[in-house]
Amino acid sequence: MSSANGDLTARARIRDAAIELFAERGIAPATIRDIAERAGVSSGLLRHHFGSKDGLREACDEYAMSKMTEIRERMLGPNAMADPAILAAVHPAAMLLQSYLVRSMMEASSTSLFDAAMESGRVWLQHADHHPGDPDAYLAVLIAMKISMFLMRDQISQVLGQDMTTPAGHRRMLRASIEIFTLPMLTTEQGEQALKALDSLIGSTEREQS
Amino acid sequence: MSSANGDLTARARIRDAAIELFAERGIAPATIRDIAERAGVSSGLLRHHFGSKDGLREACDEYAMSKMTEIRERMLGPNAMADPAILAAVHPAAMLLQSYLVRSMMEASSTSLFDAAMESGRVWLQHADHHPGDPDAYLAVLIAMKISMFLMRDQISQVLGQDMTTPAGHRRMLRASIEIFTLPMLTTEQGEQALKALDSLIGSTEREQS
DNA sequence: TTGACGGCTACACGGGCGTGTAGTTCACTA
DNA sequence: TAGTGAACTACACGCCCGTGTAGCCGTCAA
Repeated sequence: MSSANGDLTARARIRDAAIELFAERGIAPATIRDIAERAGVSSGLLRHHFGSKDGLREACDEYAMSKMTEIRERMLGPNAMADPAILAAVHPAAMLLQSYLVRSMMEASSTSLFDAAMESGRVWLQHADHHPGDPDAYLAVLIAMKISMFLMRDQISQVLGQDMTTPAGHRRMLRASIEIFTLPMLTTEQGEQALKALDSLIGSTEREQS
Repeated sequence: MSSANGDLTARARIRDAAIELFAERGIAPATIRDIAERAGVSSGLLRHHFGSKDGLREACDEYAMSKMTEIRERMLGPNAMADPAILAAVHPAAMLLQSYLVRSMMEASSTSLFDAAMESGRVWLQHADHHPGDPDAYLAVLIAMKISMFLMRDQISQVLGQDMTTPAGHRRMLRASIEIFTLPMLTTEQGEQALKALDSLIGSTEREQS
């Protein structure tokens, strides 16, 4: 995956450089000229191979997803249901790929990536001893929360003074998230209390409505 | 806050329009021409009042934060420590302001907004009966998770078929998040197991390292 | 040897962006 | 009443973006 690898075909180098830059800056801010430069080719060749910037993005989507499942199957065997965050904490390439996929998910017009995450969440819910009152909302928020760790890695890195892109940094983040998901932040009473406070606030707002 | 309000000064209308558009599209994709158009003024006037796009953003930051504390104090009294998400679920203006602040936090070069959230998180931790092993990482991830609900509202809205911008939609999301933070997703054993799996995977990766 | 074709480059085009500048209107004041 | 400055507009500049086009160079089959 390193862009310094000159053995790869130009097409592969472009694709790898694109995934790197898309992951670093986001889709829109990453320009095809910068991608071409990092790949060591002209920007025209990028067009020649992928047609357009969006075509390149689709190729990256496809490649990143297939590569992620390949890594998962190689590390955990087929049929394994593993959190992408765990792989990313362990495997450097998975980290990059997952960062890219999250960026793509954020800026894409379609929600196909999010839909896929929802679907695999539903089968997970079936095997779990959870029965949330609003399963879809529960899953959607949960997915958003997991994604957020990748989305805000720059801010988190700066605040914690450690690069969350590195396996070590990401592992630190992952440990914290496991802690969050293990020790409940609110007791059941506090949860009900929060919901009641919410409902009572609604009434007061409807009365004033600045 | 409505941009249809012609009673406000042009400066206020520009600022409100900017917050709306910044919140809708993000800072970079929102152009000063579109902001000026929504405010019903020329783009030059925007420059006249705020100097530059970045100056406008800073003015919006300042305004949004002061307005948020004003709303919080009006609804809950001073010295109240409330989750912004709760206010957003109840108060339409707070929803917009919080959406803007999250966008700004994501795209800003400085982490001052994130730092502020960390600081208020630390005082919360002191009064809580939590003692996470890595408090800073715990808080950073927690803040990222809360923010994610605003960050991914477009995707969540599309997946759930309901606009999360509306108080009703956001309330649905908030209920789900309360559920997540109340019922632990992992038992303590599962948590330890996950950490052990993590550590064992590290060894296997260091051995192969593709 | 020739011709065709894919890989590849150089460069120009059109558009949208933030920014800069000159000028107009208008309320207030000395 | 003349002057002064703030509010506001119109318009042009320069930059960078994705895209389009023309052409070069090597390989390989006929």
